[in-house]
Amino acid sequence: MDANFTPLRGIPEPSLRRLPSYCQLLKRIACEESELISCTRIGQELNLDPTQVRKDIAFTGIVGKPKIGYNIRELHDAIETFLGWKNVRDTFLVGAGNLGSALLGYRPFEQYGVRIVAAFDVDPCKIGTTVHGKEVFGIEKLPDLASRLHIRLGILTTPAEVAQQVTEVMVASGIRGIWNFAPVGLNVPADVIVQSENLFSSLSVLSSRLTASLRTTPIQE
Amino acid sequence: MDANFTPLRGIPEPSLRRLPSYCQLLKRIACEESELISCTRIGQELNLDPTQVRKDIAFTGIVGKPKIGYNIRELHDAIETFLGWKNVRDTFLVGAGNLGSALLGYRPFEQYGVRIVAAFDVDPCKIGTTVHGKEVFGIEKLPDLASRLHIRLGILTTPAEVAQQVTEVMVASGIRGIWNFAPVGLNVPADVIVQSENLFSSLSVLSSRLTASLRTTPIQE
DNA sequence: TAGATTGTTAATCGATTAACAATC
DNA sequence: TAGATTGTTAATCGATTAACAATC
Repeated sequence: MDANFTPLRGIPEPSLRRLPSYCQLLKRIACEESELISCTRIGQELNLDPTQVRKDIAFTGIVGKPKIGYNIRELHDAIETFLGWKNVRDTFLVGAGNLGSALLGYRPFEQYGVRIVAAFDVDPCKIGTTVHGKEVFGIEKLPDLASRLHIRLGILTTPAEVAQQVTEVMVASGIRGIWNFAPVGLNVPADVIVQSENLFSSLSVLSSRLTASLRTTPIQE
Repeated sequence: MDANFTPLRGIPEPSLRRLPSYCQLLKRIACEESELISCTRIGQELNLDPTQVRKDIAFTGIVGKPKIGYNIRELHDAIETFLGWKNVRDTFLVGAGNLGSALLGYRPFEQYGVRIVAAFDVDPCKIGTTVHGKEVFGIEKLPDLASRLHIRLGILTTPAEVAQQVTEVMVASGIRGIWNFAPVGLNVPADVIVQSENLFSSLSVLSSRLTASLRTTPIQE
């Protein structure tokens, strides 16, 4: 152990990405007879190595009891706290098209720490309307509203062509995290976090595997 | 090299997931002066190691010229062919709610090898209507239509509670690949491929990083 | 007690990155 | 020619998996 390096490396991304699925499982089985759960069981349910589950869980700071396991409610609580789902963050959405409208109406977000408080667009037909209870403003209103409401998180659902331009407005308005659904890379300053949702990456994985699978095990009807 | 193992391991998933972004970049710069591009340039644009880009590209089978690079159009073509985007696959979507409707109207899919030909739901208010030009059928029509149209790929956008049940109908109807947008794991036979879109995994990564970033570099307005 | 489970350390595995000869 | 780039082999890095002592 070299004392020069801060051990504050934090949780690895793969572990972070698995945590939400543990929450979903715990919620599903909360009504069962037992109040306890083991990594073995979680691993079986989610098709993961139990040691991996144990390590992931350790990052949340919770400790279990040997031979016993973890208290389901405590574990659920610890993961939610770790993921920051207890504090809801007010969020803007830019681009009230098909996908944007869908996300505006996506209920589960509120349980996962994200409350979309307003939407923005350039289309005069959309400005002034209400989508799933959220008002749509002209994009020129974004800087002022973002600053007054102290918005730090933005969801980007515009077409690819204008994504960079819109990003610059968001960043200039104090937004520090962008959930990007446009299929392009975004250039941002070092202190702005971008998480791009690559629908086509996932689709590529699925298509390739499906093609391979259909080749080895053809149609059986 | 041990001859016992088939070298047909295929492309690693991380490489596969990067390929679509190369296509997007190539499309964007197709209009530029040069007809050539190097891995160095691609790496700069997408913030990737040039060697990594070179290895990814090699999986598509295309070969470049030392000192010259790759022909942009040829490279673009090779990646699209490799990803199977040239052959469009007829696809069913189940769950015509917010998210489902958005995907039904999402134009880019057709360029990426997926054509949604019909939607299914259980809500009598939706059945018989048309969403973005696609007819919505009752779920009970799925088996017969899937078999007649030889559907192999399905998109699942139902609420989590009914996802498993709907999956079983899809699998029984001959569907072999499922793009799952419901926030639950699905149990399927070994010859069925599931690709789950974990919106909340991505959101967790973004939230965590944003929280950390706001802690180190607070508001500067 | 015996067996299952936790927490932790060591071994393995695979992806990323570095090094370098070949080449246009 | 010199320098940039490809293709490939070796080194590094980090995540996953295995091993095992501690414990309820």
